[in-house]
Amino acid sequence: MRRRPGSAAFAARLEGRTVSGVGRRGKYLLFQLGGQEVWVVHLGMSGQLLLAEGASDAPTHTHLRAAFADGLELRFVDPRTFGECFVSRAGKGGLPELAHLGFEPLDDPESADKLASGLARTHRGLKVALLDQRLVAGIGNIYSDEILHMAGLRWDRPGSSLDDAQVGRLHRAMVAILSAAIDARGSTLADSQYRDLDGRLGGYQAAHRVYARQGQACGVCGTPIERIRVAGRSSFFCPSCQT
DNA sequence: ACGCCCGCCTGTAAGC
DNA sequence: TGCTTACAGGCGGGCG
Repeated sequence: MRRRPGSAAFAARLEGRTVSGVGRRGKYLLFQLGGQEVWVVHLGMSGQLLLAEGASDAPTHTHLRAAFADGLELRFVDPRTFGECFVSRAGKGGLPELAHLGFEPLDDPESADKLASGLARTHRGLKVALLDQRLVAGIGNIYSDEILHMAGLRWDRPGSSLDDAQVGRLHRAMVAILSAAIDARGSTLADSQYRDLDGRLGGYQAAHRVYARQGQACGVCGTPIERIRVAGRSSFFCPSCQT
């Protein structure tokens, strides 16, 4: 792994262990190893976790092959090497590497209150706020745009400028978009990089309302979708029905 | 503390 | 056809 080098030490912490459970926190995938130890995977921009027969050929850019006792093999494939794998031990506050993460948008029963209070104390734009993993964990460039469109809110609206009804709309849109995207098994873009564990393509890209749809008609009002750069990221929005 | 830019990498597509 | 440039689901560091 590029960011946390030391493959021998990493392998030694995995060898012989049993995965007793799997989980997720934000964009980090978690494999429970017992004894408070956790194998953590982040896919970055181009990472894949693929389950395959151990005897089969591994694709190029396979950085890790974890062989299981039943003959299957879990592979971490990542051409751009922006992803990472590491083993860490949870302390009282959980894993130290994940301590910066904000609330879980779907799992935290207080997510609506936490979104409201987080937005109330920032004048930053809504898109930057949604992308900030310290406020809310797990939202990236696609779903921030999708959420803001469903909520009818512009990317540059200061967080503190929202009234209660608008915060409520934003929270409901966040839950709805993320839930629908998960149900559709994620968004696979033109490069087909994103795959699930079995190598299948996601399906939510067909439902994208604005992402990569510049020039096409907004599904709500028919106005052409615009593309701009926000904080260095391509961003898509409807200039008419997002206010 | 925040906003902004850059670098980290490889692959692909578009432009000349 | 081939070379160059821009851009891509993320994140963290440095600077003003």
